[in-house]
Amino acid sequence: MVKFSLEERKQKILQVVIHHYIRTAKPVGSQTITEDYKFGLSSATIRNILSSLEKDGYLSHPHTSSGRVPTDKGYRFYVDSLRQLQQLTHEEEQRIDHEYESQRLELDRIMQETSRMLSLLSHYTAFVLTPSMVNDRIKRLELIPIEPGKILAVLMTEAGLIRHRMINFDEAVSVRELSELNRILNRNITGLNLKNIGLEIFKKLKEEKARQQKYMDFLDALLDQAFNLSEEGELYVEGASNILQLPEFRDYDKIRNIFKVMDEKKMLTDVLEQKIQEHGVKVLIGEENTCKDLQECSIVTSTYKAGDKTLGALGIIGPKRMEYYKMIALVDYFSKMINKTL
Amino acid sequence: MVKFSLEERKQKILQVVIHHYIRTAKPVGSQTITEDYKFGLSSATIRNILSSLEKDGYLSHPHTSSGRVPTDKGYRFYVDSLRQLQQLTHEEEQRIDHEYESQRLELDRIMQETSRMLSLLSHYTAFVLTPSMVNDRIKRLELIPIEPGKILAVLMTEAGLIRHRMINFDEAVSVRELSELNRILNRNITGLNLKNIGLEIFKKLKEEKARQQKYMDFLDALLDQAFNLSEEGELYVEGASNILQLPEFRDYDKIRNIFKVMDEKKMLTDVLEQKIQEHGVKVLIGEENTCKDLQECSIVTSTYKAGDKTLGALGIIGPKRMEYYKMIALVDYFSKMINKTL
DNA sequence: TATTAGCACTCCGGTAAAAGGAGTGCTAAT
DNA sequence: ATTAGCACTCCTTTTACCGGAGTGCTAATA
Repeated sequence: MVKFSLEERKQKILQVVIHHYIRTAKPVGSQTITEDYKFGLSSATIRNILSSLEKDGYLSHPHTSSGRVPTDKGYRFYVDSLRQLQQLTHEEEQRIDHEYESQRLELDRIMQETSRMLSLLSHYTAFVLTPSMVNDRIKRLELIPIEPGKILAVLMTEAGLIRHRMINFDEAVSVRELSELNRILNRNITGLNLKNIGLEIFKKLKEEKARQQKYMDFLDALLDQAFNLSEEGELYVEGASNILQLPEFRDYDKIRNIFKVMDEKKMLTDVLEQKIQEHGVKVLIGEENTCKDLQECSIVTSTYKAGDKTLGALGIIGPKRMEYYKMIALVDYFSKMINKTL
Repeated sequence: MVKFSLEERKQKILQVVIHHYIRTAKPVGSQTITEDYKFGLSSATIRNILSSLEKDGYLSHPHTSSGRVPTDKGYRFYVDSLRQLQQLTHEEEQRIDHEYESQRLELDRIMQETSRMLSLLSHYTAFVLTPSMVNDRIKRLELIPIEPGKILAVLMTEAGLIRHRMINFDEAVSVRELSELNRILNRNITGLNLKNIGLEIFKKLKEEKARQQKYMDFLDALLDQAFNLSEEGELYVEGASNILQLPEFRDYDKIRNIFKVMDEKKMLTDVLEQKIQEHGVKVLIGEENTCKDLQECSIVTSTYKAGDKTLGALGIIGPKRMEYYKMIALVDYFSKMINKTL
């Protein structure tokens, strides 16, 4: 019993230390705690507790005579203990709602807009990973004649992604022929998965009457030029410069590596795709993420889905001492908004 | 005659100083020049010349006892005198050529790809400003029924820009009606400027028979939802982190401002749009550009056009001590490639 | 037994002084 | 016109020193 209440006090103090550090970015000493927070304990007692917390791995020392700094484990405890009290201000929610209302539902633009808003409200770096077409199904394909030999193919997936590609096809195809082919195609390929679209199309068309050579040639061109999308989903990054303002990133070398990652979106995409199955907001603190260059940072991320299928991810990257409760709420709200719009 | 040959020597030395500074990023002293370059002059003589060049405003002194650093005026001289000897290596040209060959002509993607390549080859920050639709003309509009109440509008301009928007329209419109409307529209609006498209459409349709109320309502929705593009042309920025590597940007405060500009693309767009009329490669050194935060940098930029109309701009941002001759060649080559593809 | 006061000790950060060095500008000689 | 020589400047680096914040330990206290 006695032991337990001690433990509770220890936790309280740990929270206070981290809370303070998050605000000030300066190591927290025992005196600060006795002065700023009313524990009714002397600084000596606090010191004992701090040193005990350090032994347990929640805090650390930059050097012998400086205050305490949270470790990743410390942050982890902090985040887990604060999971419940998430909330945005009404004002913030309204601002987000309004932004989404004024949008037409066109996926790419929504993604872009989301990353912008997220960075604006978080004051950190925001990212949105768009769905990859490869795992999506065709909803509709439209072939639009532009001029002789040039046809615009517009493809829409069930998730709402839209892509267009220009196709060069030297043989003359009349408008009439094209629209017939268009009809035949849509009758057959709607609902097909985009992954092995090539094989599927030809299999389907076997039964169709329209296996004329010309059509087949055109189909070849179409597949070759329009459907060879190796797209793994694009990554929008916004507000990279935000983290430049933070005192912990005054260090040149840290910054350099972080910005490199932001630039080469590949790495970031990888980190996110690892977490894409899990749903709900996920917090990655320091070394919990696999990208070396981002281990000075924390990532708050969530996914969005249409129906039951996860489509993509979004979130923010900030310092380890971020206002987790707020960021979690923010990311959560955005992910829900996207879900609703889809 | 004597005076003239003196001048020439002075110029040679100025070039050498700048050349050296560009490579090393360190102030250049008189001794360095006598050692590294064979002028057959003593360091004292060089000193006299340097001090004269300083009086003329081409060089400056960070402090009394340090070597010389080029001023903006110095760079300007350097750039102007090197205008002629621009060339890329054959290998580089091939690399670019190959990249463009493998592209289908779809404008947005070309732009994105261009900025990526440009940053890769320059090792600086690259940007591409896409054409603004507002000054473009309609080539074709296609209305694609997706599901009841939802229609996808695909718009292509004469320059080759393609945009799509989803339109919500509650009243039922049959596929047949839609395709008729589509035909009527294309007959009337092809070639219209996108600026005042609203007025134009209604003027044109006065003469058409199809002024049924339903069509007019739909047109309203179309104009409201699809054509209210305030787009000023998008800006792709790539390789912002490249300039982090450079020694002159080790300074925290400089970096911060520069990255802010890269993030808020608005400012950058403004700088570019000022120069968009002029054609050919343009070099902006230091304070020659109007954006305060970029006055530690130089910008090499060019435009691209289809036919006789300038569509957009592209270029790179780097340190003032950049390898101008190479960058000019690079930007020039890319701009020509885009011109060719359009 | 838990808490606290007291004190020695550590180490950072800032400031000052000193040493070293690169480069200039001037003068006088060639 | 060019150059050798030299004094001078000012940056940069190193070293030394001091004050302060904070710890950890010990002994006293409730």
